[in-house]
Amino acid sequence: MEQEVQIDLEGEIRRFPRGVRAVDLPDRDPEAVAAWIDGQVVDLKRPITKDGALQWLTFDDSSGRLVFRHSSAHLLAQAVKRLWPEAKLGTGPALDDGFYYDIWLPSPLSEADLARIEAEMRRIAAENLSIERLELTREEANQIFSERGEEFKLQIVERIPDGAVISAYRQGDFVDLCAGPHLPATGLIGAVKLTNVSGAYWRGDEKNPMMTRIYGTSFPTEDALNQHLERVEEAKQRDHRKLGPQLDLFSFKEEAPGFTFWHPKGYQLYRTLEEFSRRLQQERGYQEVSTPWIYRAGLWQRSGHWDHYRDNMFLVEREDEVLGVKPMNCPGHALLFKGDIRSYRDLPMRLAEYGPLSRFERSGTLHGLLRVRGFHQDDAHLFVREDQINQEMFGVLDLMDVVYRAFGLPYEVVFSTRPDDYMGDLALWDKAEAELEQVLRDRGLKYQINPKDGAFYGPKLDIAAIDSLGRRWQLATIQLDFQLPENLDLHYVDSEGQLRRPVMIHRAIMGSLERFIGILVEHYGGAFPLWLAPVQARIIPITDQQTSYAEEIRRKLIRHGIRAEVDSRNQKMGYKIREAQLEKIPRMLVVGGRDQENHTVSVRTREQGDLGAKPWPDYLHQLVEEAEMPLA
RNA sequence: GCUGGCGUAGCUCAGCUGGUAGAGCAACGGUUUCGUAAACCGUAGGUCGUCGGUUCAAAUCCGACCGCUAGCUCCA
Repeated sequence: MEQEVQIDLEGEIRRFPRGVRAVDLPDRDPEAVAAWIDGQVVDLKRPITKDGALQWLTFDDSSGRLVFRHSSAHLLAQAVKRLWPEAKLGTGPALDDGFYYDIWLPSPLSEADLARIEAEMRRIAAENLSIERLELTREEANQIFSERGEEFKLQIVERIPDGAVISAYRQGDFVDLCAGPHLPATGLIGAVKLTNVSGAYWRGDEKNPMMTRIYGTSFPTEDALNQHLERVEEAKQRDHRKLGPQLDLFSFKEEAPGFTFWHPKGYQLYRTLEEFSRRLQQERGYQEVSTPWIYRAGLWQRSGHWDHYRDNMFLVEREDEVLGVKPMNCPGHALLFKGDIRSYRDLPMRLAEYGPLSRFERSGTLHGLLRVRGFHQDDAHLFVREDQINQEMFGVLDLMDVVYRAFGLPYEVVFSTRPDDYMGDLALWDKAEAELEQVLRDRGLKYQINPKDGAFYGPKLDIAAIDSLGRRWQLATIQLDFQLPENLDLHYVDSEGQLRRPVMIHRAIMGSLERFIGILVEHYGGAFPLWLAPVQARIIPITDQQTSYAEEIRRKLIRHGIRAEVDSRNQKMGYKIREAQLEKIPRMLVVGGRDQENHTVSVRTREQGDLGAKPWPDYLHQLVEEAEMPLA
């Protein structure tokens, strides 16, 4: 057996004694936190026994960062164990921008405790304890963790299959069961911050004990940590729950948890979106309807909602009868479809509705506009012949593309296929799935497949949009449904005079308008593009000599469909500009004596500032053009 | 729903270990009539989330409830 290994270090092949550790190699990157050796992230202290290429991983590599954060989680656990020896450790993984550890504690933690733990973590980091990997037999592992009273760790050991390596990492007197890899020593963790505490069930199961989950983040230096904290603060400023009330768009009141109060400006925004959707859909042959929002339980029983969705419905009881408030429009649209004899020539029939929907969401899950109990969708149901599925799906995907491009939202498609508990005819499923894939290919869309994640009534496409902060939001959903037409006995007459079953396509593009607005507020940071802005132009007279001229301009703008208002308050121009800017109004039209005389407006835009005086009627027409909806 | 945290004027927040509330901004009134991000003076505004308890005395301590929030769970 050879006594040496060949290691490819940045293209240079060098020989070292077998079992050499990366940490001992010459020219080691001083910032390295781990190494990448032949496709595997390993500890710097792991003996190298095979030839291969080695790359240093630092905090700037995502896999290096995960190692760093994972070791930070151990640091947290060690600190907690020092302060509360009776604490029992659960699991503590690294996250994208930090880490957490689930720990069972005898009593709840307070904010002050977090500071204490943080201080202890800094102390341990300063001690610069060496982190060592141990490989254990099952017996050794059981012994170590039962001695320490780590019952949760014992449960994890139990689940490790025979033959797998059981490893643990030791730093000082602290040992944690862990696959690794880890930093070579605690001293590399230069800055830590514990951010919040919450509860989490052991293994995520409500029946298991509740652990305390402590979240934190860590960086090599204080500077990097501070930068990160600033970014978090910025994201917080963009939070729709903060911006919404600040921009006077909407509010929530404790008298109606989960339902939105739309203020005038927010409702304007809402109506603009609805109108945008309406116009796009009208062009594409959709017909808008309005259907009842409360139905007798019998309908929900026939539609299948009673069995599958009742817990999420608001139910009312009157005259010894139970009625359900609709959580979705499909049964209503199906009833409307069924109300007449339909010919194959009537199909596809595309019914759209923006009416109110309500779903009972558990109190703990409500979250601003993103998770509400009362909402409205840009909803539609297409009743189609089997031979029209392809063409209609194509049309829906086309519409979706127009909508998302209008908001500058790139998107990803996930195709969910037949689940195990599917209903209906297997051959029809196969055919539908094949057609959906064909449509995706026809449109040249890249997509991921989520096997067995479809609805029980049909396969579906879920579309996730990526916002300006890089976050993914599941928005549109397009679902084929073979089941509801069956359950509600829908049919049409084909060219031979035979009764046939239509297929239903459920689809929403923006999804819930409430949720979509919440996302848009954060996507734009409240600075909506001109066509969406609730107030598009604010007219700012410099002195009260110009109020009538300002008023005349406002009337013209309004007549041309521009949402404009005059700030006639007794304040200096600079003050009014500042307020308009803070309210993120896209255009400010300053009118002073000179403007009145020359028949101009002095234009200031939210982004570019002062553009100087523009001849008046000309600017009106320019603005009208700039404010057009992006319909194509 | 479960576990933690939070709840003081419209908003942002102060109010130490109990002695019945304070600032800035906003609002309102007046003065000022002003050219691209905050003029000046004044006034008013709160049963401290709700209910109950401890206490001579509760924004402050305790309990329950409501709401929000971080998560967990759920999600046709």
